[in-house]
Amino acid sequence: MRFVDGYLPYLLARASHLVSGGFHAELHRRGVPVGVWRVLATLADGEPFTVGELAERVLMKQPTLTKLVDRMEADGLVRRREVPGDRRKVRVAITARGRALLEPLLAAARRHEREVLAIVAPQEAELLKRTLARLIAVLASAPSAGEMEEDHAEGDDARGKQADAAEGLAQ
Amino acid sequence: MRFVDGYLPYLLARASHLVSGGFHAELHRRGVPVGVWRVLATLADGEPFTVGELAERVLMKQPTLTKLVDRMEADGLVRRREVPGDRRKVRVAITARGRALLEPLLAAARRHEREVLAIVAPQEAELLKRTLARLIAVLASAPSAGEMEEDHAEGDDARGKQADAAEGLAQ
DNA sequence: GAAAGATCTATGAAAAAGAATATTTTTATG
DNA sequence: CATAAAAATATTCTTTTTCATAGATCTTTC
Repeated sequence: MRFVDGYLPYLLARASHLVSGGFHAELHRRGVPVGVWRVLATLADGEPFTVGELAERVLMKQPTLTKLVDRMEADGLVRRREVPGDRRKVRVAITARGRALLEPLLAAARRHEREVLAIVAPQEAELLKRTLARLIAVLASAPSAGEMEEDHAEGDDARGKQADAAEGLAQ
Repeated sequence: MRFVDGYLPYLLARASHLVSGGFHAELHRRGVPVGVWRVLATLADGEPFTVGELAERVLMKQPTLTKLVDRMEADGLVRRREVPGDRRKVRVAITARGRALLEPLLAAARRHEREVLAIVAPQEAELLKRTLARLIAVLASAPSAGEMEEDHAEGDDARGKQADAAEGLAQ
């Protein structure tokens, strides 16, 4: 068996890619960019989020989301509102227009999810969701630096050397 | 509970993002772009793949991969070779230099995977992998258009209208 | 076996993402 | 209270990705 075929991060990435792929095709047919869908779905229940919170939830970098929100605001799908206590922050909320666009998408998304879930046994599906939720809960609360659980007692300058082993790499 | 928090595609995407995130940070410290890692890891066992096959496996669009391969070839990490029977195709293979870069990354990746797997019970982890593999197997073999299993007997022009409901959308 | 269609990779222009940083406001420190 | 540090969002510049399509080869059909 090839390395990647048993490697959890790859299995997750590929499953995610394939599972979302079907729905993304649907979005594409409807002319809705994936990022727009993600933002609207995240704001679905009406609770607004700050740019930073929203960026984390939609898995985008903050500058990327800022630009997406600019575009969506121009289209009237969301609006920015000041945050009372803190003038640095901005909350992004869905608008009526956004909700109107979202509604049929949500229905299609639920339909699509049912199709995907039909692939595995109901019991397995439940466990899958629970396990994923568990991973998310633990990793989202962990200090972003890839697990510093057991900080090895050795010197911490080992990185400098390795860094330039791969100097000037593609991409 | 918010819609997305129970929505399988989101759980997969977020888990994937978080799980890979830790290792990507490590890659970043070493100056290795994520795409380079993915290509090298896919070619790890020495078997070469055509551009199309490789693009599917590394979850990139073909033109994106072609350009990445250009850069990696320039860096001497992979090389392109003609395919005997078919002169349209090109096979991409890892080089000694690529292997040298890959080796320590593979070790780090295995380390990282162990850390992540420690979050869930061993039994659960096994089942998680199996379930993901199952989803992948089914979805990868399915006709790419998001499930055409049961093609509804109705007319197929229902899409035209919906398409322009979302005209000129952001992103 | 020629023509038409399908397949595969590459390319070019346009859009989006990313990295680094500026700007503004808030919090902490002396 | 003033100043330094931190935090949140926006902006700028560069790199990468995407979309559409070209160019080349293979396959099918008549």
